[in-house]
Amino acid sequence: MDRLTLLKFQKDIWQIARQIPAGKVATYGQLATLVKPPATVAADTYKAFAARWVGGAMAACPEDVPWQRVVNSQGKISDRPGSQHQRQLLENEGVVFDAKGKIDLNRFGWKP
DNA sequence: ATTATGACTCCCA
DNA sequence: GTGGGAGCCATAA
Repeated sequence: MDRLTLLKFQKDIWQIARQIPAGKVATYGQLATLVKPPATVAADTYKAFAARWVGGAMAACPEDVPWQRVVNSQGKISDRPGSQHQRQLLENEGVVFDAKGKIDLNRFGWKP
């Protein structure tokens, strides 16, 4: 996976992420299935690691990407510095967290 | 060149 | 439903 391919991959991720409406969330794995896997990556490899690459893309995303609407497969916000802010942003958009800090993906999950 | 680490997911206890 | 380990890529040190 060369630098250029990775860059294009990130760009695809961001494009998808920008389509998530306010008040809805998508998972890393979901974004991974929506974008076109790079031809240089084997299918099983992609399946196993795409989510991490999505995470990397989120870490480097531009200002106009709603990164806060991307959560992990359990519907929880990934534990990291700033996650508190992320939760607040989502609550402002109407997303509801349960007592365990989890989002009901059946209600708030984004369906493209 | 080698090592450690990660905004994850799957599978099995 | 929760918790811990494996998976095996890319990046930073």
